Amino acid sequence: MLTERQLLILKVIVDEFIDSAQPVGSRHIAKKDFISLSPATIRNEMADLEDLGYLEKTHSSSGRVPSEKGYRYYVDHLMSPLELSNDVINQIHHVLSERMVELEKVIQNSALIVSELTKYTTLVLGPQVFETKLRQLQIVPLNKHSATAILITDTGHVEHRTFFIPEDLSQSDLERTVNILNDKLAGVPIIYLKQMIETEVKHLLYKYTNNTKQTYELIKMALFPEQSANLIVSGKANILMQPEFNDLSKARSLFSMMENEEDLAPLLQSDEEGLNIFIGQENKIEEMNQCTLITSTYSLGDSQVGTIALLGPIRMDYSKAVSILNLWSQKMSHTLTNWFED
Amino acid sequence: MLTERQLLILKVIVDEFIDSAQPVGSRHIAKKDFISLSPATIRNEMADLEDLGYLEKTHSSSGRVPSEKGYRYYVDHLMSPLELSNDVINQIHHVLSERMVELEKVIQNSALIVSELTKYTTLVLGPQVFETKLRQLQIVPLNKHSATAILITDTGHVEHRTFFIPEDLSQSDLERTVNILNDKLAGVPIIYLKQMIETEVKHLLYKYTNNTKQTYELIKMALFPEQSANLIVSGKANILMQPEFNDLSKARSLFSMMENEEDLAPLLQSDEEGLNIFIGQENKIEEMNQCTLITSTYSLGDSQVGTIALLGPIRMDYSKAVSILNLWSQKMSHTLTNWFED
DNA sequence: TGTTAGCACTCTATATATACGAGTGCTAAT
DNA sequence: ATTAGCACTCGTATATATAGAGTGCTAACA
Repeated sequence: MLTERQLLILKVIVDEFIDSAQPVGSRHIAKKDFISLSPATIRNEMADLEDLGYLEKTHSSSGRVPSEKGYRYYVDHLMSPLELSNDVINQIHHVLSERMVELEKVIQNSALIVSELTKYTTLVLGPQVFETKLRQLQIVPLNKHSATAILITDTGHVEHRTFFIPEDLSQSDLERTVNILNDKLAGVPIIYLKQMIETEVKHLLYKYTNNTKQTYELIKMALFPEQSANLIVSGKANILMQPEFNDLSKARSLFSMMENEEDLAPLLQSDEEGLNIFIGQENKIEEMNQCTLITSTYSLGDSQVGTIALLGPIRMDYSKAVSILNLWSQKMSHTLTNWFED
Repeated sequence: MLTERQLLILKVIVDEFIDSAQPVGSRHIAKKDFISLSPATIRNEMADLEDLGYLEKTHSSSGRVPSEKGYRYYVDHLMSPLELSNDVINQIHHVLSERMVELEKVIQNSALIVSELTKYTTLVLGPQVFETKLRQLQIVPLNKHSATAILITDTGHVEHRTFFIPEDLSQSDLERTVNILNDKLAGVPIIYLKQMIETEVKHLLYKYTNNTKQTYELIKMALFPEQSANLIVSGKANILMQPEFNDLSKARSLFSMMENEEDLAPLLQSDEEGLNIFIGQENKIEEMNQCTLITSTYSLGDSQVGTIALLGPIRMDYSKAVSILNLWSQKMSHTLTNWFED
């Protein structure tokens, strides 16, 4: 168990290193006016903290640097919450309270603002509102061979997909099918669609259309496109500003990874509610072992509908990052509630 | 005027430098077996080429490097077209001939393939098919205050936009308006929509609806969203692989620039038909003065509908880049023609 | 007259030695 | 338990020597 004094020293070292990116020496700590210890004493404590695995040296006679274990302890127990400036609060408030018609825009603007405020890369996933209901389904024929299926939800979200019309599916069958679907499915929450089709629609199709099997397959394809996870990424270039990526090879592998946004989405899809911090090796993806990822969920009512995340160096300004994410998530949840209550 | 021998030497130097990224020395050139000159002679010629502005030295006793003027001359007169390997040809052919339903996917896959083949950043704009016709217009009410307008073209392209319903616009007026619009505008090429509304629709609105002015404004807003220029970018990380961007500050400014894709689109929207090369300072944007941009237009029938471009270092493999862009543009134009002829 | 061998010169890159300073660990004194 | 003192380590910066790649110029050559 760590003594009070060790905790204090650990905290100071992590704070200092986050700020300066330079190994922290005993003298430097001793100079702080809230520290009344000699450098020698501090050195002894630092040696102990190193033995315990919380600190590391870059070389045998260098100052100390937090280890990943040190950061972990810091974020779990030591970190002091940052009082956000009014300016920051206002900016976040503003981007979320703007009366915008489209939710997507709000998300996009949010990602932009948060990445500018933090100087880290911002990722926002969602919102996937499970209460969302199907408003209307349309199938618009384009020519003999193809048609576009359009699915509109009551949140104004539109998904569309073009498909080939099977040779032997008649125009009238198609129309009848759309009618049946709209009749039975309008107002049904998106998540129940699949189920409803099975219980309510299937037998009607059998009754009123030919080629039922084909039609049925078609519906499934048109209504359930591989959910392109709705991910927005902003501020990728910020990563290049961090001194830890002066080593180009690290930057390269990170950037290559970030090119496939599909690979990024799963990282934010953890079921964990609230705020989560993944430090260095705690990240599952190898290319991210030099980074910290902080995720924070936001919700509508009781159900979590999306995630915002920051990707930065392990030497991240945790206080600031956490405060900003918390604030945004909270306000965003609030905004969503307003949005959907009328 | 340059002599044959000078042209040969210039070409060799550019070719070599593109390949090795190292200043080219006279001895190196003399070793080529199709060169039967002594290093001394070559040195004399190189001195002349330098005086004429085609070559540069990195320091007083270094080998030669092409100047931007040298590259310009090279691409205009010297560059030998590259015979593409069957593998490359097949890959491009494949991505364009895959029977895909959605054009957007074709573009996306193309950008990916081209960036992998060239190792440069690929940008694709379009296609903006002016022949595209309005297929159907939908307005789906979401709740009391808002509705989503959906515009479907005969190419399966879908645009949608959510808007607030003015307080005093009645449900029935809205429906009537949509009916009028569909009646008069279905099948009309997108570019004539505005005009048609003025000549054919406006008077009908006055006749059959109240609040005509409001409705009219609404239509304009819903039907003519600020065309988000349809730009796909792929392979940004490739830029980091180029040795010229080992200097991080250059990479940073370039990446910052590329974050705003809106700023990038205008670069590809030149009216110039065919292939265009912008070397270093020839680029209007300052952050791109260390780069070369090659653009190539593609078309449907006689009208140019989009552009593909490569962004790489000035020391770009011009032969390869040009060959690949030409091939893609040509095949893409062909694909589009097939696409739209039925 | 065009070409080339030869040579002095320039500049870079690399290795080596040296000094400096920041920081540590240990010991002994407080 | 704390701290002053000191020897030691290591990284950084500076100066210096050396090798090598390449040039420009001059004089000789075909």
